[in-house]
Amino acid sequence: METKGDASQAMPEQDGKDPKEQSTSETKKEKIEEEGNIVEQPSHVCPNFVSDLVVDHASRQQQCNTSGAQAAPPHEDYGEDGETVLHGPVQLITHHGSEVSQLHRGMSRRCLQFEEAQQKTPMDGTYSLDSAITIIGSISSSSNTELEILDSSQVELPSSSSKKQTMFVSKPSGFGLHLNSIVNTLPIGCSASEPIMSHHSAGYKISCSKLPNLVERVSSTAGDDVLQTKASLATGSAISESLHTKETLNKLQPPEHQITLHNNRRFSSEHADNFEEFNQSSPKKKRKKVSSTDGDGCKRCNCKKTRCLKRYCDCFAAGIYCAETCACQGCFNRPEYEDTVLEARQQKESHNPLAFAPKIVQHVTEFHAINMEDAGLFTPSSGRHKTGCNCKRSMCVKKYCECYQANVGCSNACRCEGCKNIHGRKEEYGMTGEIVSNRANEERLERMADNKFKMIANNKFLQAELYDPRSLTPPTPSFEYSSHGKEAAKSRLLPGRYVLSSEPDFSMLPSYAKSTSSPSNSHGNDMLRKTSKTLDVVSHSQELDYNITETIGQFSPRFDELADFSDHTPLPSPSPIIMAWSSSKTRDAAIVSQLCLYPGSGRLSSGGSLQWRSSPITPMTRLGETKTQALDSGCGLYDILEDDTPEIFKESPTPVTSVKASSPHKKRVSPPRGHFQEFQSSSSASLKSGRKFVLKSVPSFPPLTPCIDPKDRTQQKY
DNA sequence: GAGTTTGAAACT
DNA sequence: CAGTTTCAAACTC
Repeated sequence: METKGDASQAMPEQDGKDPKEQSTSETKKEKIEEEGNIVEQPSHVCPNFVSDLVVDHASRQQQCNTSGAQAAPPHEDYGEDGETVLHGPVQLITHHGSEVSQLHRGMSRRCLQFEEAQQKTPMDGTYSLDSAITIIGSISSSSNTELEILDSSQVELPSSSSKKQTMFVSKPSGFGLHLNSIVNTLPIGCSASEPIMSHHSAGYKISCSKLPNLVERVSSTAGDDVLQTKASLATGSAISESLHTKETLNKLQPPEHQITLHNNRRFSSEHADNFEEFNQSSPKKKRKKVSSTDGDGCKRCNCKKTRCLKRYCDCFAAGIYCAETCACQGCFNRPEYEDTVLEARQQKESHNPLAFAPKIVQHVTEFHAINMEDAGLFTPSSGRHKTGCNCKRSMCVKKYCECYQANVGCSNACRCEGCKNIHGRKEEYGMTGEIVSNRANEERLERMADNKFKMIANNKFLQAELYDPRSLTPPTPSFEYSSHGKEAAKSRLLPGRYVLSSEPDFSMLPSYAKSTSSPSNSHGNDMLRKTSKTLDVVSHSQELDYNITETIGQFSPRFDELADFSDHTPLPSPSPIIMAWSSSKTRDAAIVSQLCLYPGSGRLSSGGSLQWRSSPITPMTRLGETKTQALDSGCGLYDILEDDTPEIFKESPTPVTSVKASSPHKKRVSPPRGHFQEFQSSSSASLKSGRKFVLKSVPSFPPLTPCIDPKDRTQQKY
């Protein structure tokens, strides 16, 4: 309480301070008043506060070790039920092991719970992701990749945990990153081998988070946040789906996507922070270190006037609670003031639904990026700042620039002047966009895709798989696809892999096969294993996703559809689909087993965390399995697809164009949407397929990707 | 460590 | 929606 005392003191001050933030201040007051009540539960937090801080750090560290995302679950528990909290940890333990409980503590404290988001998320497996959709929509605008990310994240979540995790995962996966998260991400102990954002994300995920997805890497930080939030439920779910979850997942997802992403980022950052905190006692020191060592990813705020209840505060913006390391004054961004924080957050969101949405989104362009990178043309980061920067004097070469800070290039969304962003100049970005803009090509691609889809559609197994929760393959695709968000990361990581495209699928399969353990997959698994061995863990996972997407695109339109959901729609449809799918997966013991069984792949680097992550990954594996199955069963299809793809390439514009299609511009471009609304997904699938092809290096569908259609998908409601 | 610069966030 | 102010991080000395 004493610590609270500080907070409480701060609160009154805050109230006085922020007449502007009356609402927030009011909320704070309420919180304060409530604190008595709240304190009781959270009180454990408060008491812990001092001690907890240490604990948190430790927990965080542990989390980091295990996985950033994992940490989130505890929050969930924390948010809703004390019991749940316990459960979350327990489950976590089951997966990861001992440290979970500790993590929970830390998580709970730091992580903000985003009740709204969670609540919003519909329980239904159906995916009433309205909120999520909205979020996605916004995100989608930024890039399909986000969708993918979301999907992937969802997938992951389901596997590992139920509800919220999906959300978290999504964020992580999502390239949409909050700058804060980005900054924070690296550090954590996760070892973010890859310091950088989305690109690194993959690596990061591997080490820290389950998903190899690039997004995760970033998200990992976000995941942390998520964990904290009530959504923590989700997080908890993520950890242990078994708990409540499906329902919670649904609820959480929509809002969570946004939140989770941020949270994830934060989470990672938090971990980093925790480390720093441990290392550094004084906030300033920490802060300096943080600032100096962004790599740590542990940023800490130094807010003087905002009480850390405005987005000026990096912590708040990231959706995480301020830590001891913070040098903030009158901070209300603490677990004790959870309500206040939530209110403030809600206010911000009510004003700007995307206020906490990841600022950085990876774009399909990443594929591009991959190809481009191979060619040495593409900018390092496929990710782009959603709203762009507005730099006037920094030339986008200093951290003043959010794009630069996020290690992403500037885009058309930027209003910067004299852009010299080393990650990609605004001008450059525009060029790619133009290419993408070529709708005619897109239409062609779509047609081709449609034809392919039809052919594929003939193969019902895919559909059945898709809708059969148990059938790992069908759902997986979506997951994979979602994981694609990671693609960006993949792309970054995988140029070479990318080359592998034709076989890489198998590489993907291994993990997948492993997870599924389906006999059919067995040989595929072998191949996969072989390939996987060669691949880095992170990259491996990414590759899988990547490959999967490709395969899916080629194989079945349905997969594409799924992918489309994730990709296109920024949100809703994909996530919902993913959710349902994921949930089913998660439910499946197989998933767990997979996790347990296959943690080994690079991802698992960090043991327990790996498992946790692995769960999320599992979806991926399934996807791979599906692919493998598809391959096995539908070799013909696969072949056909491959054959087709070449055609597509021929017809399709240059890969670059495809990239463009996927690029953020895509959204704007709004390529021809799926001819079949029914198949919006299909159309999207086409797009996805496009991506997939792109991944393979085939640009064919890129036009489709624009897909955009996320909107349509949203309408579809899955 | 203090002060300045910068651009996002918040406000009007 | 545009302009202004506020804010805290990034940066410089």
